[in-house]
Amino acid sequence: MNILLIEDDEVLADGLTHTLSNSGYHVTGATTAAYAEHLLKAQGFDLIILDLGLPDMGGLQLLRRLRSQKYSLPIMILTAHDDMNDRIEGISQGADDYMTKPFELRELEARLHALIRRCYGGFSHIIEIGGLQLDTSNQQILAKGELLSLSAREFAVLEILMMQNDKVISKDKIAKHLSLHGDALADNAIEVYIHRIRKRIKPYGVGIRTFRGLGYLLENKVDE
Amino acid sequence: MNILLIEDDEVLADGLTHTLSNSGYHVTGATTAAYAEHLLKAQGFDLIILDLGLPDMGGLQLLRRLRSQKYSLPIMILTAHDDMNDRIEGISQGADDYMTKPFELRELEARLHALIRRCYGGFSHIIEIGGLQLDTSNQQILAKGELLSLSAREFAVLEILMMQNDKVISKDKIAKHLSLHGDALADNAIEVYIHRIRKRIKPYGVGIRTFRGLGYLLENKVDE
DNA sequence: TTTAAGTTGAAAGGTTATTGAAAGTTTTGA
DNA sequence: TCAAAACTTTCAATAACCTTTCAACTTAAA
Repeated sequence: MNILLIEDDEVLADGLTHTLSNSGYHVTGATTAAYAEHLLKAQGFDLIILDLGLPDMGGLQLLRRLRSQKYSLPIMILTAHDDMNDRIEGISQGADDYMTKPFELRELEARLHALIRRCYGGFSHIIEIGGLQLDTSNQQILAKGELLSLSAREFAVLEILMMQNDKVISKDKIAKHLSLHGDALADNAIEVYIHRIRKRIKPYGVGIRTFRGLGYLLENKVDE
Repeated sequence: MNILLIEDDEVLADGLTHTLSNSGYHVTGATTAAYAEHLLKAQGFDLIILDLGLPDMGGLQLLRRLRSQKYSLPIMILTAHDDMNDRIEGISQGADDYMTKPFELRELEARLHALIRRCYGGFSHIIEIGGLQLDTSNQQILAKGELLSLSAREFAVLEILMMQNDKVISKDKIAKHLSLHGDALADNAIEVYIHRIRKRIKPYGVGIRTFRGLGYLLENKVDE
């Protein structure tokens, strides 16, 4: 799970990054709206935490732009208490949530989990396909109850396939989800990971179907 | 879904292209009216986004020419706020829609979806014929709930037949829909694809009817 | 610090599905 | 009945994908 944290307060950013990393999320920080936008184009994120009180006031503009460019990923907004009044009403709609500063990290994390659940997992924080379970709050994949030990990259690939359930995921999307510095990954590398994951998940009745020229789809191979 | 974007502002064009590509559309850009017209002759588009404020003021002329010729495809018009007054009234009729700059991409996209729906589909983003469902937002075709695995070309042919529902589609149109670089495709190749698709969709109670000398029509074969 | 073990992705070769031309057959309508 | 149009099958070239191997790199252990 890749989180983009757009926050100029270094202390707060550090704390958040530390906390969320501990929960297994991968956090990328941006201190300005401009840089955040740059990152968004280059990489694949699953969630954004956006502080509206950026120095250049680009926060709100960025938010509007994000909303408009059907980046359909969930956005958690942070805002100072006295700025909040009329803004929030218009802002907090759809899948988003917001918190007013100061807040407790604990609560933020709980709300983040809820947000992720709503957007990706339906009811629960566990996304289940066949014998596999993606635990979105602990960032683990369980196979029949046992923890599946995957490398970081393998995990990331399987994760995006599980999160975007029932959708064909292109190699391009996978590459963006993996590459954390915009340096594209050759198609072949993706194929290698698909191959490795296939070997790993085969025993659990889950398979990856190829859509030639389009991408890959995770599917349950045993009838329920 | 092929969209022709006629826009000279590079930044705006980039943003639009990026957004729409993410939604699964295929966007081709043109910065002048003349080039746009050239593209229109060579390729098959399903929708045009036209900025009237082109530098040479060819936008309006192009629009008139499109109207007078029987390009019946929907046109989304972009116009600067102060240019809009008396012009738009005469312009926005039929299947078209327009937006005044500045606008939010999000709203534009929503309107685009609405336009596409109005012109090609019913209410939802799923166009349904017999047992087949074209999911325009995920670019997938479902047959009785199952994802139909078609090759890229087969998908494109079936897509245009489903989108132009209840209309006879000529081979020429299909060829243009496929070839995104003007290199024509022999009639026979189309026939081959029609043949392949017929075999694929037969089990789902959907057929392709031939109109000799005119083209093909997708139809539901089971009475409802 | 050194060693060991695991991870990563480029390279290369093998495999399979897709594509569209070719050519023969069938259908259609004048 | 005849020619044009459409249907169908076959097939070689190609593009996409799979698989294995290996060297560089990272991380963990000794």
